[in-house]
Amino acid sequence: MARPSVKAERTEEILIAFEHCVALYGVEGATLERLASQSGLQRSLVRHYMGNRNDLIIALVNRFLTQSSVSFGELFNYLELLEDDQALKMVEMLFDTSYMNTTQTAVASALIIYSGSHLDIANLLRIWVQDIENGIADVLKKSHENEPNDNLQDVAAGVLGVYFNVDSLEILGDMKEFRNRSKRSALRLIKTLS
Amino acid sequence: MARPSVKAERTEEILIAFEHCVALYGVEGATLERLASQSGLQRSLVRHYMGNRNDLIIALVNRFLTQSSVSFGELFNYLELLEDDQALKMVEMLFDTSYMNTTQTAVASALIIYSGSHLDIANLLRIWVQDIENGIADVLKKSHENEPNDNLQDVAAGVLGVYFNVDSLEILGDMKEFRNRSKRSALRLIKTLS
DNA sequence: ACGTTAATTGTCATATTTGATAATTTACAC
DNA sequence: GTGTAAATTATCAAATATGACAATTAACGT
Repeated sequence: MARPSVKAERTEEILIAFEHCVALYGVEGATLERLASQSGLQRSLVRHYMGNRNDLIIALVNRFLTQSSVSFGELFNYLELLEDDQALKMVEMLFDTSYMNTTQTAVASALIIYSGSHLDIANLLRIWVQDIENGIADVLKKSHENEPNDNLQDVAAGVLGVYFNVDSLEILGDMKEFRNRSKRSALRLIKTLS
Repeated sequence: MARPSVKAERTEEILIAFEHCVALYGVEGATLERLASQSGLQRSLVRHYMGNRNDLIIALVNRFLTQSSVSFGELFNYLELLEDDQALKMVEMLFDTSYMNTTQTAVASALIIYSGSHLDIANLLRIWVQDIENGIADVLKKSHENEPNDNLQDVAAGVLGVYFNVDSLEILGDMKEFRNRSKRSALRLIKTLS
């Protein structure tokens, strides 16, 4: 018939490059020019595949949410298989530098800022946070069955906070020590559960 | 002599307006046009007082750092005066919504993103985090004198993390519940100290 | 009212960013 | 090699952002 379509690959390439730009310059600083140079494609080509700037941002948000959902889903599924110490293993993985994706976490921070002027995205991210908090609470429940749900939820919020914070500060660089302290704090917090 | 100078007031006005822009659109999204409309001044006037865009950003960073230093200094000084329960009172104040300044915290997040492409600012912010962490650890030490310093520092990192995180997520709106959970988590964490 | 100094406004050129679309080239099936 | 559909390139106009500086106006002391 005709020339084979590379739309899928290009779309992927472009979104990855856009993630890098957003991580580095924020949403408003991620210009199409920067995206073009980052991806090695022409701006017209970016437009051809992804539409205008707003379409790109929407695609980025969707990609971010699904990727986050997938990776947390994998984490929780993996923990399910463990006999015991699920909570401790969870902290182990969350705070492991090799598990963390600096680009993803920077994108998250950038999107949160962007939410300040885009309430629709703010709503999506609020649900996103909720889901992760609930996921953590579920894991905690398995190791601490007879603890009241409110306490589990409180600790889940705390672990999430310490974790989110250390990841977002990772942008500043040189955070190994702080990361370790944060991790020990998260463990401390979980140990307060009966 | 001559017409009286309003440089001090204008400078203040402009920086406040710039804070709002940065909080809402991020550093790269805080254009001089937006700043002009936000401050009600003409762009030429902004330039007259503050210089070019880069000068503005530098001024913003300095203002942010000194303001943060001042308000944390006030907090720590106030806590000094208390007989006991300094740590608990600190959490009380940090997580109180009336104490929080949404613009300031959004500016902090925006500057962190900006640090990704400006290492000089990253260095300043790393020290900024360190100082706050140390301040919290000092407060904790007064209520828990016989606790090893490493534990105090760990918990300080945890409290800071939960606090920073809830403030940065405040941008998403509707975070009252999450804020309360975070606060209770911070208290839990402190109670792990002997 | 006058000189002085600063505030304020006005204007221009330039660079960057974006949106849109036409023109061309490429790879495949037949 | 020819048709076909997609990739790729090439341009254009419009909007936005920035820097620089001239021109004007306003408030004060004398």
